[in-house]
Amino acid sequence: MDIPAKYNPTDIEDRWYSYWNTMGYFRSVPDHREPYTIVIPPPNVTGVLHMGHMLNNTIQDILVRRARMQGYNTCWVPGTDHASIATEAKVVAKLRDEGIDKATLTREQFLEHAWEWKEKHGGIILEQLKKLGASCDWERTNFTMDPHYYESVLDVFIDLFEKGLIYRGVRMVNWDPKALTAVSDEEVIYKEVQSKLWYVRYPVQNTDNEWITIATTRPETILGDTAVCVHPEDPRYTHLVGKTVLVPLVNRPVPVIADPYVDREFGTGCLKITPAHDINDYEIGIKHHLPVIDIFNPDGTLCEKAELFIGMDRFEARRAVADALEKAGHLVNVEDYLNKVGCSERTDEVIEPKLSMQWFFRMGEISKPALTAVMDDLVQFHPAKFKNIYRHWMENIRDWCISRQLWWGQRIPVFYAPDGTMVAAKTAEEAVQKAETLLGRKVELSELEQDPDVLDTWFSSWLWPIAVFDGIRKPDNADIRYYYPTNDLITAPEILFFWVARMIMAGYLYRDDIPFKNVYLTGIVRDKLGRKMSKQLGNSPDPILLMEKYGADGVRAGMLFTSPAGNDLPFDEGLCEQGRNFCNKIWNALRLVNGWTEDPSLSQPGYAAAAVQWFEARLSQAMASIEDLYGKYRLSEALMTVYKLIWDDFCSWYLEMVKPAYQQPTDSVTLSATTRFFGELMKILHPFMPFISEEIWHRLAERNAGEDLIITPMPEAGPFDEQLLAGFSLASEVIMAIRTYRQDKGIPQKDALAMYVTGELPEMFVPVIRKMGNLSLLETVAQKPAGTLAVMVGTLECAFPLGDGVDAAEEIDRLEKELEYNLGFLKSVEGKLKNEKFMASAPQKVIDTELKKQADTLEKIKALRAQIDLLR
RNA sequence: GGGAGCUUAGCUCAGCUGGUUCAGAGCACCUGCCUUACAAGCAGGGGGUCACUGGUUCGAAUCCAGUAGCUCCCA
Repeated sequence: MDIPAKYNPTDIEDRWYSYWNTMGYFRSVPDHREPYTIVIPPPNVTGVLHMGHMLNNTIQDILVRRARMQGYNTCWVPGTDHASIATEAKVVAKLRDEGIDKATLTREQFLEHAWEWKEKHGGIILEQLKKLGASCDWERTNFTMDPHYYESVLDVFIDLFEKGLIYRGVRMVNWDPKALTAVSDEEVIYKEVQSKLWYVRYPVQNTDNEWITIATTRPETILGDTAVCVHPEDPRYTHLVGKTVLVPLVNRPVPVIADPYVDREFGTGCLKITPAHDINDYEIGIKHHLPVIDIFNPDGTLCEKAELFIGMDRFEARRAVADALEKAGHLVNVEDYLNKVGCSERTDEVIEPKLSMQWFFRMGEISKPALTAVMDDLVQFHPAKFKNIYRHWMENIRDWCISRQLWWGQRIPVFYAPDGTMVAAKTAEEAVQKAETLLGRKVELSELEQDPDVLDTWFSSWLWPIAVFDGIRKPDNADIRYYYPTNDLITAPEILFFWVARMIMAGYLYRDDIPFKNVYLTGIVRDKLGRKMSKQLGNSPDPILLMEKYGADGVRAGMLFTSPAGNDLPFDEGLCEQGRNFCNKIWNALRLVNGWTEDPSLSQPGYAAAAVQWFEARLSQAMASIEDLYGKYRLSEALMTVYKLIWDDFCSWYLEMVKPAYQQPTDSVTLSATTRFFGELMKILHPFMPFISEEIWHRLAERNAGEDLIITPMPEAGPFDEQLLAGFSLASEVIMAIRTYRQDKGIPQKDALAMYVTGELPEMFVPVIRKMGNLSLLETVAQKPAGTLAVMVGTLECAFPLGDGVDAAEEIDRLEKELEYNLGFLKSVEGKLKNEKFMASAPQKVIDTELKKQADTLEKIKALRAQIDLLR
């Protein structure tokens, strides 16, 4: 045989991918057909493929390939985002390695380095996606810093600014002292840290040695205290409210105030208030008109406002302050305490709540249609459980901090005049014009100063479904009108809010329409210990190596085998192995079928005719179920259905049924039916395992140019004969009973058996039973003949002549156990039938099935008793 | 502290608006097979008081209440 016994995906996969690409099958341009569109969730431009991408993009490719075969004009838009913090951090680190300090560079020089880095390392991930088989329209690749995209983001900013939806304000932000930028709430990861709770006493002014004791996890912020707060209904402290206490070390007099925010159970029930360094303290500060003392520099060292330990890092200062407090007799107690500390997702630095001037995007009104769209299922979430979570977030939405203190990204297009007047404009020249109109005087270019900050990356990617079609700059262009709204978005629940929700908002703002109809939320890929896969832990396999080992098809199947929508995926390499084994199974089925020789003079045997009719029906039945599962986005189950259809129904049953005797030829009807079935199966399989299915497709028959599986119409479910399927089901049970009997009695398959059956077998499958069971005789009889041993298949008795070595006592024992079970079962059925309430209230359908159970069981009991009697 | 969800076989999960001989699938496991498509395989088999406790009902894995444990989100 010229085909190797083991499937080798390596060269096959690369060959087909470049062929499809060359043939332009991934390319989409608007035409008369209905579009099917997916925009990729853009990965970081400098990122590399990880298991999360593998899962996510496999799912997208499955949906796209299926839609393509269904005749839609499919467009999968790939691309990357600029990931401002992550990329800038990498560039800064690289420069540092080269001995260059970012502070010595101008903005322009730095950006040159950044672009250089992007050109060198950017887009690796897109190349890796090709290995996976991703059928993206590469000519449409977008990058959030592309000129057209950059301009779109500025257009949107300027528009929102002029509508008054963007404002500048002092807010408590999550400050990353390492990256020297604010980060959004979503970019903060809370980690449990074993720390301490310090109990510190403050002297009450004008009293005789009276003290008030607070508990804090951050003693260094005492230097910025501007009040001490107690609960208004706390009897321990009511007498102190309104008095003044002295902040230790700096001896600053601050008031004792009362606010119900205080948790009386926590610590001493007294809270020190540092409005500059804690979000809750900040809010209490506003409520009670407290002064704000910011004691930190941007890099997390103490500034002169702290009065003490100036220039010291915040964590060193914590120890220093604690020591000083102890020496001064203010430290009452120290306890161990487990608390949650916010860390920057990008740099892992402990986040410092910090007051700073930032740009905000007002969320209030514009979030409303985005909430309604999801609640009314205009945008459907899969699984739907995320609707609740979404609603909760949207109803409590807060303004979005969109500025970042970085250089890599879209620079905020706001220009300040010397008097503080602000204009938003795409260019300095435009800004001059706008400023002149606003100020009513001549303005020189040199008078204006542009805001140094850039926009949050999400402020560019929230426009993704529109901007990739250039729909912001050119709202009427052919692409956006054709492809928007897109069909499905596949993404992780983690970014439901800061990406998905905001894209819906952008959709309503700039297209007056939803951006996508369905959102499929994948799970998180975890390791066997349930930990999220991450670079830090090093617990993620390299997807490229995995594909080299198991083939892209094998890994795709492996990813999908256990990933129902929204459920986490405990990844196991064994799943990829299962995928690879599946490829091998298909490969060997091809070897079998291709090895058959055709003899046109042969007429079709009965067993083959029955098998062909059965598989025809089975295929339609499975197709209906697969369509249903796709409709519900239950892709994992759809794959399992295909898997069982191919492995069990086609290979284990159908091929075994029609298989000619060794080295015998096959009739033409059976051979052509088999080839056709195999082809149909490859079509159904193609979205899941594109490479092997295309390969087999071309090996099954001579194909004309362009007759490629990737663009072949997907079969549709048709009607099928249920009775025929039921008949086969009974026949297969009989065959399995024969196999079990052989195994029990040690009769090899090659020794023919005689079998007598009481009752009717489905006529058309009798030749199949004869062949598969290797029966020398198959006779229908009214009564089990003497000298035979029977096994029951439903109400049928399948009887075999008694051979040597049959132990009568053992048989009686087995039969009696079966009898006992059936008697018990009969009792429970009859219990129901004797129950008047059951008979009165159960639907007729249910009563009928109970009656049938009763009749069948009675018949079985009778047969079993007869068999026992005969053996005695 | 507020909210959402989960608990079914060793593992990962199906089981829709209670009713088929309903307790299921895949993997893993056990037994027997190198039967010329495939040992990356074939055939057969074992395995679960559906978290716990009550309730509703003729009937509960499914509906209700409580308990325990776990997860996630928000603060």
